[in-house]
Amino acid sequence: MLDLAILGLLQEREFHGYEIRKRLRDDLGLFANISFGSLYPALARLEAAGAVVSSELPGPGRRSAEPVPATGSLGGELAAFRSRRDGTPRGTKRARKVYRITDLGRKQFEELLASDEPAGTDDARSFGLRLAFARHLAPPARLGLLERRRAQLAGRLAADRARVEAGSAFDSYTRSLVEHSTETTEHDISWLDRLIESERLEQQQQQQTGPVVRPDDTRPRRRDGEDHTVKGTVP
Amino acid sequence: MLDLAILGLLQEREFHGYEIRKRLRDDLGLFANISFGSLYPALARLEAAGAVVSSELPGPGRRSAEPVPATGSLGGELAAFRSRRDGTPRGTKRARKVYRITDLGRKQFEELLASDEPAGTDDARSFGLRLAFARHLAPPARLGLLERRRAQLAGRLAADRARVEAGSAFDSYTRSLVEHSTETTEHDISWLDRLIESERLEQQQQQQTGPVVRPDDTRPRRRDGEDHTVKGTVP
DNA sequence: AGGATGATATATCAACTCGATATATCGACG
DNA sequence: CGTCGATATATCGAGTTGATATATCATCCT
Repeated sequence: MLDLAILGLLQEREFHGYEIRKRLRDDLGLFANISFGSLYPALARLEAAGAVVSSELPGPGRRSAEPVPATGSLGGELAAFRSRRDGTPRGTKRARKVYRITDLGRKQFEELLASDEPAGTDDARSFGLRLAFARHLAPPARLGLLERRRAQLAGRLAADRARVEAGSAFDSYTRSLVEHSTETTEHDISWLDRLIESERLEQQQQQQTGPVVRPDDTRPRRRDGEDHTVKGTVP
Repeated sequence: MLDLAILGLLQEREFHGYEIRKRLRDDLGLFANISFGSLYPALARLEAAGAVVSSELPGPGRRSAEPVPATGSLGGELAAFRSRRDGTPRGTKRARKVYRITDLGRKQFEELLASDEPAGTDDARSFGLRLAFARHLAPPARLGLLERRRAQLAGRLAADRARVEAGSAFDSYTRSLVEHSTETTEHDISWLDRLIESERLEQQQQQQTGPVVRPDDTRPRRRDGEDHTVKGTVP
């Protein structure tokens, strides 16, 4: 799961670990707080598998000028020694390891994105993650993703409603919880329906006006000018 | 987290492992699918800690003469043994281990329920679980639970909105995802507000009409006839 | 009758995630 | 001038997950 997120981010450009965490937390909101205890092992994993390569950056700060801060003698002897050795203008922070995706990594990303990895699981995060990277999917696979999720939610809604029906055994708190869950699922489904509809529309137009898209073409396509909008809050 | 769920269920009556899983999956819907790899270790943990005790039942199914005397005590065991002796066709399943909560377990349950265990985490499940057991909380603690959750969600909403604002860098899929997340958070907050309001109202009435409730009284109270309703969908 | 499937029931394992903690550097604030 | 908070990497224990193994019984299919 994390692998997919990391590879997806690295698709865009190079990142170092701390940055990846920030992006996942601040931009997407999924993975509210990824722990470093997951992130760094995941990066090591991916590097061992040849999906990414890392390179050490000693510390290229924004401040290009080097005021040569006289070696803070009290600090760690080892660190002082190392920084003196490599002669870099240690202007900034600590040394970072930046990770870059490889061709193999790109291939693995496509596979992860297409399959429903945490199989069968009704996991909102795994869907959200895939949707955030949906631009890297071929249009048919995109529709498939949306429809699989819709089916999942439909199943959940059925279960929710069954609970509401048989809910006479619940106290008012539990009842309210179950009812709220039902409403949320309904809201999710109507959102998905809008997504699916606009996706269908766009794909039809694409077929009529644009060139024919090979059904097995999974390479990312950049159509930056366009905007197959989905917005529009429910009235 | 699981410990709380298990102890809460066992509050009601005895259960065996498989049954606990079913209840958590079917009734509440939280913990969509608890794995046995979590459940059985958790039960072993709780038993080692003295929070529960287990007893082996060779296998009294529903098809036995006496439909499981819900005495919750040794009576069930004995009856099962007798029914096997007197030629009943051993009608039942595999031997089960039923778990019963102890006084110590009840104490641990109160503590777990009151504290916000997975501390600081914006975890919907841990809140849902506590709400499902809210009847075991003293009224002030109940309000505290709701208000802590409200504060969490308010923070989340702020983050969501910040993402929507700065969202020009997103493609339409990600944008739609973030917008939907915002709407969901808003919905959650308005639900919580209704819960809080009705809880406040009820507690005021309780103070005026009913007997004085000792603030440290955390024992479960059963007021089965009443209904401090929260229902009422948003117009 | 027999055979496959699926529900009931307990248990274990590798892989993964999380929260806490340790280490180190740097800017800012009082 | 020391402490706080942000940047940055790394590791550890504990807990969760999904898969798998074992076993018994019921039910459906042939």
